[in-house]
Amino acid sequence: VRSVSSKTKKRSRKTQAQRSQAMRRRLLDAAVKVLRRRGYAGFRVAEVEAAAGVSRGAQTHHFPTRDELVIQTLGHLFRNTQARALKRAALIGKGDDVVQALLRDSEEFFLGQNFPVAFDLVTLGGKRSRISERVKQIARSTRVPVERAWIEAAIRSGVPPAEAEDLVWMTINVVRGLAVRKLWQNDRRRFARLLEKWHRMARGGAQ
Amino acid sequence: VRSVSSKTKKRSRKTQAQRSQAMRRRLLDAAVKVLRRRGYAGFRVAEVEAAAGVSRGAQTHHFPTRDELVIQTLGHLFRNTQARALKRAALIGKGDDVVQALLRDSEEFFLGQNFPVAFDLVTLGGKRSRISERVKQIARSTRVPVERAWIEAAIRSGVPPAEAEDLVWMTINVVRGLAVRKLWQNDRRRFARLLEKWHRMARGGAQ
Amino acid sequence: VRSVSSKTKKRSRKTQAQRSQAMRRRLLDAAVKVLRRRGYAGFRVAEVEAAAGVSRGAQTHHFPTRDELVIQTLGHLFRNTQARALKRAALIGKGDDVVQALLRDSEEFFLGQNFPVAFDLVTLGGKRSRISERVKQIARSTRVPVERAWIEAAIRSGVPPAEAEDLVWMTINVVRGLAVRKLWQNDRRRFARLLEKWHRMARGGAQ
Amino acid sequence: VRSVSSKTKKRSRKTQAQRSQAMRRRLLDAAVKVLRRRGYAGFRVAEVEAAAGVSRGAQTHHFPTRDELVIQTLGHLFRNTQARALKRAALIGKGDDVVQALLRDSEEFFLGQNFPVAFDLVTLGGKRSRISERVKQIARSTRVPVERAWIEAAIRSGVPPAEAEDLVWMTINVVRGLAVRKLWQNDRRRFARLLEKWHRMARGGAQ
DNA sequence: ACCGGCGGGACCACCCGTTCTT
DNA sequence: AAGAACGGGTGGTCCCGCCGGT
Repeated sequence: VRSVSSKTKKRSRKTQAQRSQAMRRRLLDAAVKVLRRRGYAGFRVAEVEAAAGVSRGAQTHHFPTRDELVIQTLGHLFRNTQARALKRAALIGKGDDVVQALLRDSEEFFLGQNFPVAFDLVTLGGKRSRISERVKQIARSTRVPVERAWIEAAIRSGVPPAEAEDLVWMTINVVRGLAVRKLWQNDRRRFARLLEKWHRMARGGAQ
Repeated sequence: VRSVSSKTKKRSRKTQAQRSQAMRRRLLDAAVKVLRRRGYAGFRVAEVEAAAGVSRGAQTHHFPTRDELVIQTLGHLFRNTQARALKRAALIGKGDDVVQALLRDSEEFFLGQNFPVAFDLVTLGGKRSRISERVKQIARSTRVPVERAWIEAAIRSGVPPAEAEDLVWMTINVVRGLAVRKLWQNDRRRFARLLEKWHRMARGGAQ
Repeated sequence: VRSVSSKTKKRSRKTQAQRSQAMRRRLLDAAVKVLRRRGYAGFRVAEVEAAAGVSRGAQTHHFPTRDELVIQTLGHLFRNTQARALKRAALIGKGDDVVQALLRDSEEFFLGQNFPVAFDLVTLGGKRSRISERVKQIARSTRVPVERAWIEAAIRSGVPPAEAEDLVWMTINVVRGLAVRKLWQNDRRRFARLLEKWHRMARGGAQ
Repeated sequence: VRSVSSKTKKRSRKTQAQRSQAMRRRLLDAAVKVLRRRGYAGFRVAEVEAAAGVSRGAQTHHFPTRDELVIQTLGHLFRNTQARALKRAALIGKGDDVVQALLRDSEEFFLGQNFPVAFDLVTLGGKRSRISERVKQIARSTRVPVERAWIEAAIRSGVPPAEAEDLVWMTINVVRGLAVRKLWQNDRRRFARLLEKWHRMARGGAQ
C-alpha cells in the first residue's frame, strides 16, 4: 500500500506485528461468523480455521483455547457496537428526539445479528463459569458506558434529569424484550407497531 | 395408545406403567437441573443419569437420544408454566388490575429459573436446526395460548378490546426485556422500580 | 465352559462379568507388549487397542485414562512375577542352596523382559508425580513380600538369622545391578561369571 | 579445534563465539533440569526454553531437534562425570584402599541426580531406536574408560591383576543395584550398611 | 545470532448410541 | 425394563519444526 524506497526488500511491506494483527482480525471475523451460524454449542475451532483460511497452529498461537477465542470474539463484537452507539449518542443535542435515536440504535444492536451471539454466551453457566464470568464482565463494561452516554444525551435534549435514566432504561428494555420474542417469532409489523407505541408513550410521558 | 385386551394382567401392568412414569419423571426433573446448571452446550446425558440415580440403559430406554431428552424436558417445563398462567388469567374478572396480575405471572416465568433454559435452547441455530425448530414450535404452542388468555382477561377486566392486545404484549415485553438484562446484571431494586413505573403508565394509558 | 441346559440360549455361554474380565485381560496383555516395545514415552493407547483388537470405546470403558491403563498393566505384571517368586521361595527347605535359587529367580525377573518396563515407569517424575507415586507403591507392595519370603527361606535353609537379611538383599542387589548394565551392554558370559563369583562368595560368607 | 586464520576479526569473533557458547551452556543446564523433573517422556522443549530464559528461535538454532538437544544434554552430563572419575582413579597409588575410593565415586554417580536421567534415556526402545542407539554409545564411550582406569588403579594399589577386573566390576555393580532400589525406596542406613558389608567382603577376598 | 509467527500431525479423552445380558 | 459392555466419531490441545523477519 505505501511505497517502499528500497528495491531489495520490496516484498517485506508488512512487519511481523502487522501480519500478526491481520491474522488475529481474520480469525476474529471468522469466529463471529461461526458463532452466528452455530452458536456456542456448535462452535468448532476447526470451522473457524477453515473460514479464516488459517492453520491450526496459527489459531492456537493467537488464541490458545477455544474459550479464549470465543471471549475475544465477543469483545471484538462489543467494542464495535459500543463505538457506534457512543458516536450516535454524542450527536444528540437540545430539542432532538432522543427516544427515536435510541430506538434506532437499540434496534440495530438487539434486533441485529450480534445480539443472539451475545445472548447465547451470557446464558452459559455452571462448569463453564469461567467463561460465563468474563462474558458478563464484557457485557457490563461495554453496555454501561453506552447507557450513561444516552442518559446524558437525553438530558442534553431536554429531558428532565430525574426522568432521563428511567426513560433510557425503559426504551432499551422494550427493544430488548422484542429481541427475545424474535427468537421464536419474528413479526416485524407488530414489532414496529409496538415500538411506535412506546415512542408515543415515552414522548408523552417525558413532556 | 395401545389397547389393553387382557384383564388378568391389569394389575401387574399398571405397576409397570407407574414405575415407568416415575422413572420418566425423575429423568425429566434431573434433566431440568442439568440444563439449568450447564446449558445446552454443557448438557451431558451422563450427568442427567447421575442426577437421577438411573443407569445408562434406563435413560436410553425412555429417551433414545440426547436431543429427544432435551426436547421432552423443555415440553415438561413449558407445560407446567402454561398451566399456571392459564389458571391465573382465568381468575381475572371485571375491574381487576390485569396489568398487575400479568406482571406477577410474567415475572415468575421470565425472571425465574426456567426462562434461561428456554432461552438457551431457542438460540440454537445452524447445524442443530432440527432441535431448534422443535423448540420454537414448543414455545409457540405454549406461549400463544397464554397470551390469548391474558388478552381475554384484559378485556373482561374492562380494557377496551382495541387496546388489550397491545397492552398485554407490551407488559409481557417489558418483563422479557428485564429477563435479558438480568443475565449480566441483577439489580432487583431497579427492576422493581421499572416494573412499577410501567404499571403506572399502563394504567394511565388504559384508563 | 459350563453346560447350559436351555437350547435357546446356546450362544450365551459367557456372563457379562466373564466377557469383561476377558477383555481386560486382552487389553492388559496388549499393553504389556506395547510397553516393552515402546516404553512409557512411546506408549500409545491406539497401539494397545490395535494389538488387542479392541475398540477405542471398550478401552476407555475399562481404563478411563492412559495412565490408568499403564498402572494397571504394571500391577498385572508384578502380580504374576510375585506369584512365581513366592512359589519358588516356598520350595526352599533345610540344606537347600538358597543363594542359587534366589539368583535364578532374580535373573528371571531382573534380566527378563518385565524389568525394563518397571524400571521405565519408576523413573517417571515431576508432573507425572501421580503415576509415579502409584508405581512406587506397586513396586513396594509386591517386592517387599518377595524379599521377606526369601529371607524366611534362607533361614529355613540354615542361614543364621542375623545374616539372612543381608544375604538376600545383597544377592538380589547384585542381579539388579547387572540388569542396569545390560541396558547398554549385554555381555552374558561376563554376567554369568560375576553371578557365579557372587554365589561362591555368598556361600563362603554364609558358611 | 578449528584454526583461526584472521587476526583482525579475532576479537569480534571471539565475542560471538563466547556468546554462543554461553547460550549453549544455559540451554544444556536448563535441559538437565527439565530431564530431571520430567524425564524423557515429559521433556518439552518449551520448558527448556522457559527455564533457560531463551527464545524458541535461539533454541532451534543451537539444537535443531528435540532429540538432538536431549543427546547433547546427556553427553554434557556424562563428560563431567567421566572427568571427575578419571581424576579420582588417577590418585590411587600403592597400598591405597581402592574399593573405598571406587565406592565413593560410584555412589556419587549412581546415587546422585544424574543417573536417573541416564537410566531413563537408556530404556528408550522401539520407535525411538535412533536416540536409543546414540544414548547407549555415549554410555559405553564414557563408562568403559572409567572402568579401565579403576582397574588399573586397583592393580597399582596392589590387587592381583587377575582379580582386579572382577573386583571393580562387582563393586560398581553393587552400587548400581542400589541405585535401582533407591528409585522406589530410599533407605539410606541400609544402603550404607550394605556398602560397608561389601567393602569388608571385597577387602577380605582381595587380600 | 536470534526471534516468533505459522503449519500441521498426533493423541487422548469425551460422549453418544448400539448391542448384548439378565 | 434395566443394566453394562462395546463401538467409534469427533474435537481440542499439545508440541515440534520450519522459515521469514530483525
